[in-house]
Amino acid sequence: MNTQTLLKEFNLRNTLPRTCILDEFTKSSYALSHNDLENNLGNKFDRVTIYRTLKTFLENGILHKVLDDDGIVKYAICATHDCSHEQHSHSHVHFKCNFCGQTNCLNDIAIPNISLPKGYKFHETNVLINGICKDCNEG
Amino acid sequence: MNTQTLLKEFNLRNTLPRTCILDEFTKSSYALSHNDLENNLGNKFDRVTIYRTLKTFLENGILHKVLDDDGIVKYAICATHDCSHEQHSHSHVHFKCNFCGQTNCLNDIAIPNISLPKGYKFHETNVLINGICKDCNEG
DNA sequence: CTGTGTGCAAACACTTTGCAGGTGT
DNA sequence: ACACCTGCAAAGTGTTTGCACACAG
Repeated sequence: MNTQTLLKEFNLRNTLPRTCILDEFTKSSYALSHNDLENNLGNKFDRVTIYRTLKTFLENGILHKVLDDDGIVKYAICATHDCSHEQHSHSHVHFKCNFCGQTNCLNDIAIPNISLPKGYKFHETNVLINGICKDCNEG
Repeated sequence: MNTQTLLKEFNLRNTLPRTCILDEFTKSSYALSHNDLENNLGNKFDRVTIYRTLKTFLENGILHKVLDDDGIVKYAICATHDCSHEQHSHSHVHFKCNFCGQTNCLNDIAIPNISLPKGYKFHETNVLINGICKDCNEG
């Protein structure tokens, strides 16, 4: 999916910061924080613009937040394309490497069904697995 | 377990802020953020003291961090008592209510085994389930 | 041309650090 | 008595808001 068409699809204006930021996400195999983006993009854009772009993408369901175990908010592209502002569906597994710190989405792995106690209403499940990733393990 | 003895067990001094903060956690059925503590305790203690106390408790394995999907760091008591600085073992399920915002630990629910792709090394799993909790569902 | 997006400045919120004095053991 | 803990001040970091100008459609 082209970034240009993606933006158009969501009725968002095609601007340089937006396409560059989207490109970062499509290029990256792991979830990116605001800080990652700032580093990757040099000083090309204002820090505030990045915040606002992330927010816009979140609201439109282009990105989703990725859980992190030490409070750093990270984002990743919604791979399944049925996300919108109202309805996100990205119940999938995230793996965080304790060595390199990278978090990536293991889209192929299904989340097992967990039965909740009586009275609880299920909406979605997020799983964060910690460990050592493939690259760090081999290296 | 008494808070006094708990502190002694970890070679921590028995001070007012510590006992009060520990009490908050034993009283509460859900995970508490720094902000929650500040509110619950009035202005009894300095904000910095709360930060430092939380840090101390974390390092000693009295508390553990609870994942949250919007970046607010929350803490809960380590129910299983085999946590220490080096080795935490609290792979359990957290449930966050989208209505009241409270997150609690579902200690009874076991985490299903998820098999990782080849090359990945497992350490621990954190599960955060979103939905509507019992109280909000009935209310 | 219109309304949205960007950049800059500043405010705001959250967390950590340094230091002097107080307190538990 | 001593080491540790607390409170205050201040610095550091992360995020949001207001406003004027620029630019996409």
